Amino acid sequence: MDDRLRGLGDLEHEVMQLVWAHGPVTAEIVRERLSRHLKESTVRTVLRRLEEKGYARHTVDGRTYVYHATEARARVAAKAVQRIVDWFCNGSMEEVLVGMVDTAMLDQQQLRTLADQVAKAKKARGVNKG
Amino acid sequence: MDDRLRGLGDLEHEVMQLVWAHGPVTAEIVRERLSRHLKESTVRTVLRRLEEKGYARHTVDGRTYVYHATEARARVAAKAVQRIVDWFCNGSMEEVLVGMVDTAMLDQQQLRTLADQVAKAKKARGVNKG
DNA sequence: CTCATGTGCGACGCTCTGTAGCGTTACTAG
DNA sequence: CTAGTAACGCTACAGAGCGTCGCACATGAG
Repeated sequence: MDDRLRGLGDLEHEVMQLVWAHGPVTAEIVRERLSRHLKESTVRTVLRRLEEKGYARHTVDGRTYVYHATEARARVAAKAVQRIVDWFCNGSMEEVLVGMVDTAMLDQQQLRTLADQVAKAKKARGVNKG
Repeated sequence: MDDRLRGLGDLEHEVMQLVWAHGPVTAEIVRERLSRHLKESTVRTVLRRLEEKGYARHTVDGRTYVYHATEARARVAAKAVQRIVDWFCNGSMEEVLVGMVDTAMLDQQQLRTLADQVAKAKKARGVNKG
């Protein structure tokens, strides 16, 4: 079992992580921070594709493109999860959760704790949300 | 935004759903139930690839191959979710849940209810589990 | 032996992804 | 206005994955 979640290739994924982590970035910035040493045109191509896919967007600063994430990482992840749930379990989040418990990647207690944390996070967001 | 969870292509996915839904199946059975009309060799190829990927396994009945799912659908889904969590949020399931709440695909109350259902499901499984 | 049925293998085309080269455009220095 | 430099997009090419088959091989029935 070695399937990955595509939709984003490895490189694209790495770049997105940078965008998410370092806020707005330029192709240069991304290039510097990347693990592999790539030509700028390569980085730009990836950034452009990311934009085509809707993961990022760019604004222009002088003659330089600045890329921003379209959606928060957590949101994208959430949507990905939703897609999985739809795909495999006909939308039954419950069934998936059960699967997680069953696979021991989550236990009942944890789930409850999560509920609390989420509640807290939600509250925090509610206070100073944009 | 139109990325899909690959790892399984559309056809492969559809076939797996059949395997999960109708229990052990033969290439013929699958072919009949599929939405598109495909040649048997096509179906067999898919089944074989599914086996290579570890999603299914086969036993022989006479001269016919009978395919079974290797893991329960929920388990596979759970693993897929886990992978997403790792990929996007460095393993923080919490962050993802927050994302779901934030995307309104899940609310706090629901989460709590889920916790209960899971607890119940867990119990039920615990009683007559194999 | 021949027919029908079930199987695996190899193949072709298309799309996606990683990776770049190259031509174009715009701002900067004479 | 001209030359140089720094960004940019476009086009390409190879390798992998997936949908789809055709075809040759094996085996039980008559």
